[in-house]
Amino acid sequence: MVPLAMQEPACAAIECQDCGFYRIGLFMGLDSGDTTLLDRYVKKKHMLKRGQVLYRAGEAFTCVYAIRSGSVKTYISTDDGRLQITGFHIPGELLGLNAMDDKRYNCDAMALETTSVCEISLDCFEALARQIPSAHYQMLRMMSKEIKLNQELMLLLGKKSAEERLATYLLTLSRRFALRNYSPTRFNLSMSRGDIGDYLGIAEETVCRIFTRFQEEGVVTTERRHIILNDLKRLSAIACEPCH
Amino acid sequence: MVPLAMQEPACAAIECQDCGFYRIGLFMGLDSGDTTLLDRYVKKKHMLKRGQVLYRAGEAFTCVYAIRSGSVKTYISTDDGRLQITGFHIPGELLGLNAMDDKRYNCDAMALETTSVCEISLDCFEALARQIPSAHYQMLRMMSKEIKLNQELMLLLGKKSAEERLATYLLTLSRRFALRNYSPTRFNLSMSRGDIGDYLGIAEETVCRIFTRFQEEGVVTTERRHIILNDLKRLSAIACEPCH
DNA sequence: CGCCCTGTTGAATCTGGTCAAACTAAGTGG
DNA sequence: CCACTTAGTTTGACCAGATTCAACAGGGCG
Repeated sequence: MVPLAMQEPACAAIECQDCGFYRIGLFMGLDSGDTTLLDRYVKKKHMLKRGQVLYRAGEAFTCVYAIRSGSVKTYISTDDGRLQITGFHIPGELLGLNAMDDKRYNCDAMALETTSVCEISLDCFEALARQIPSAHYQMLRMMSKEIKLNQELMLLLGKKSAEERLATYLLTLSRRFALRNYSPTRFNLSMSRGDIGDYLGIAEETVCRIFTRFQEEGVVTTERRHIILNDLKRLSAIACEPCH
Repeated sequence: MVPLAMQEPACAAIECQDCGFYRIGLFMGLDSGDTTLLDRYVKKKHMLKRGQVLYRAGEAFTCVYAIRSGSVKTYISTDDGRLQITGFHIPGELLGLNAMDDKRYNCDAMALETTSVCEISLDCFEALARQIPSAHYQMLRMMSKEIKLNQELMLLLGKKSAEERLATYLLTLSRRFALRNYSPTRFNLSMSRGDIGDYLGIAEETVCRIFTRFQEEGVVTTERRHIILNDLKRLSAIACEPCH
């Protein structure tokens, strides 16, 4: 078994054509020669159209999904139709892992746009995990990271003004794009204003109003879903981020 | 390595006098004969007074803590002093695990009352985990469970009215007590009104106002921190819980 | 070309926050 | 044991930010 405190494994240059697995932390421990493993274990490939559902809360936990392209939102909802989006997920991310506790998905997952995912059955996933010594440890890290993100979202939902929420959101996106070598200041959103509102805990209309306010102040430029961040410093000042 | 889908291990009747480890899922795979393991690995015992800090966000991840008695709140905060409580933790729970990703605690942990914890150094914890085949898997389950709880809190923070928030909170407490064979309808809170507000994303005053409203309607009876839930059905109707 | 979905803006309303003050319980020290 | 301090709780008055409802604009797609 691998010690818990092991160093971050170097990112082996492995690529599964189907899934972009090479980007997924979990599989970074794999040696290039093991690429065939992926092909052996990754069975199905799915294509989802905008609005199609990958899984629903309460369904039995049978598969893990790796996003290959596109994007997915996960959300939970009340009986009377209110919903809270818990995350937007992009290529390279793994979905479904947090059904591990009670063997049922605890949220819905829906494609935001045309999205391609690899479905990995639980059996295959376990077999794959057994082949990779650090797999469990990597999974722990992934979940630990998700918990950290969730806590920051809780701070946002519990204590921030609408303006701070949107600024925080734009900055988070910016950094996420930067990590993937996309422009941190110019990007297209795959989610609607309504989705942003359902993620930030504010009304769609409020999202719009604050976008226009930011635009009037010159902080951002928006053209429907195309966003340009003109002043990251300013945005960061507005966002009021958690201190560490 | 243990298959991911293994059954919930039977709760072995093991008790570590120091830590109440027998209650912690992680160690339920241990055979009774292995009790000495615990004594070997669990080094320090800490006593905290109300308000004392166990660890702070940003500090290096060196220890995991098992709560033996008392209770602890974890929270993250902004530079300007606003804070969001992310959880209240009670005996048998393990604290610090979600520092696994970046090797730093991502929140503060503070005792709500006189609290006794077992400190387990990371080295010891790893060694202990190596002795227990299902340890990593149990940790995954624990974190998966935490993610699920966090998501429910997000729904509450993002979409619920103050009344729904408090009702949800009281019900959650009630169930938590019931699981431990305490009365689900009569209990004492270890947290202040302010803490409840900082957890539910509402002001202390609002918490008070809604407590009195509930009391006027006969749903609960409160006497400072002593709470009696008179009508769980009603409370549940108010709470508007997530559907599964 | 026209429909529908998304986004935007305005006006009225309201929930919950803020500020201030009174009150209670529990210590604390002389 | 009592005066005094402190922390926690409760209530009231007022206000502001955000929601709701409604109308409308503009793109994209059939």
